[in-house]
Amino acid sequence: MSTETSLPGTAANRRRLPPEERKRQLVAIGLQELATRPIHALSIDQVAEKAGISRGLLFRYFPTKQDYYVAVVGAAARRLLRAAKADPDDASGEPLRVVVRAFVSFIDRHGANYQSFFHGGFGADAQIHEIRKNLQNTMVERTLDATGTESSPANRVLLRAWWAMVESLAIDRTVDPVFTVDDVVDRAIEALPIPHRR
Amino acid sequence: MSTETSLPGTAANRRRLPPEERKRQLVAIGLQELATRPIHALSIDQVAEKAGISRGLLFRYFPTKQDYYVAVVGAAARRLLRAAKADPDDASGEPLRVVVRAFVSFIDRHGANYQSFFHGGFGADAQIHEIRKNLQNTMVERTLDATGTESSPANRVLLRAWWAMVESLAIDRTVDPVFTVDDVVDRAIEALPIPHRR
DNA sequence: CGGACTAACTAAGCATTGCTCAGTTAACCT
DNA sequence: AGGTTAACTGAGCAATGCTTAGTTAGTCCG
Repeated sequence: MSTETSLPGTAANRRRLPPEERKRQLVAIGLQELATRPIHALSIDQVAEKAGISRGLLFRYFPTKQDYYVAVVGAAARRLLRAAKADPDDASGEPLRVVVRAFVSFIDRHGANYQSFFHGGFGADAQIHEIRKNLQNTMVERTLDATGTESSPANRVLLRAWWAMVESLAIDRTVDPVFTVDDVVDRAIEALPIPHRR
Repeated sequence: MSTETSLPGTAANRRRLPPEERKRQLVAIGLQELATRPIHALSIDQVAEKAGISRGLLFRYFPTKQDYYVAVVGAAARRLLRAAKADPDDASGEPLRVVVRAFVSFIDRHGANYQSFFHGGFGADAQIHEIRKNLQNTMVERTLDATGTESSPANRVLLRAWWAMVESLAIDRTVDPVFTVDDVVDRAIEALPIPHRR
């Protein structure tokens, strides 16, 4: 593990990293730490210590704790979007099912962490809101593509609501799995509120 | 307004309130302030100043900022639950429609504030989570009652998801009203994922 | 090789904020 | 009037977000 706890380099074991790598290291630490606790319970000092650097340096890369948090949540969102997409090599002829299945099973794997990032702290904040909105819109886009539906404002609103439903089903499953993943996928597709081809 | 800004009672204009009244005053201030900004942007000092008391006193009633926040969100939840219920005098024979309509129009009236409280900060926190869970479960309960549906675990999961959908539709409406409130109510009822009597 | 330049990095320190506690004083009871 | 209770203050502590003057690792050029 490259994220062991260590004191800031006391003139001896100091390591100098290229900015991009350091940034990635810090975001990785955030991804790990924020999975199990809200942002207000994670201090800059703790992150710096985990990274083995001083507080000051962290502020060089992320001028504000908020900026750091946004970077971490953004990374989490990118992970989700990378996982929850239709496999381009898939030839099942059911692209919608593939997307939904990928989404539900991502939440299934990442369970509680998912909520930490996307229903966690700083929620009323503009930048975090932006990330969530982008996430929703991308999923709506994919659904429109997968079903060959016209991209009207009404359809988009309906699909955002539908994804909220799918998300709820998936999250509930991680707490008390009354349905299987396949059940959830089936019911979700049945409940699609817009006309779609088979 | 009883919540004007004033200095702590400097031995002269100090007012002594019974605990319940003071608590209510402080929660009322929170309800007002947290409607427009997240919790981390509201300091205890600011609340104390608005109330015209010292910091110390606030901690007498709410031993922790978190406790204060929980009290405020709890009050907001109670408001919502009081508003989003079927009128007992209603004789329309459509109790479900009445509940949904009340819920949607509550969000419509309180727009952005709704999100501040129920998708706002401290989200990963156990106590806040508890409030949200209670809110959801109560709405599910009311739906079961209104539709005369059996209270199975499966039905409860489905209804929680359905409410998430309704919530999404209602919130989207406050941003860009592509549907009318009645549209939302109609579509919501159509999309009910469980068998129900008319 | 070595001197100079860049920028990654540290550490001391400031202001704010959550929280504590010893003491003050308003209000009520007899 | 005196005494008791508890609402209330204010000084102060520790932690935390953030700033900045200065240090040092790494590289480039002669």
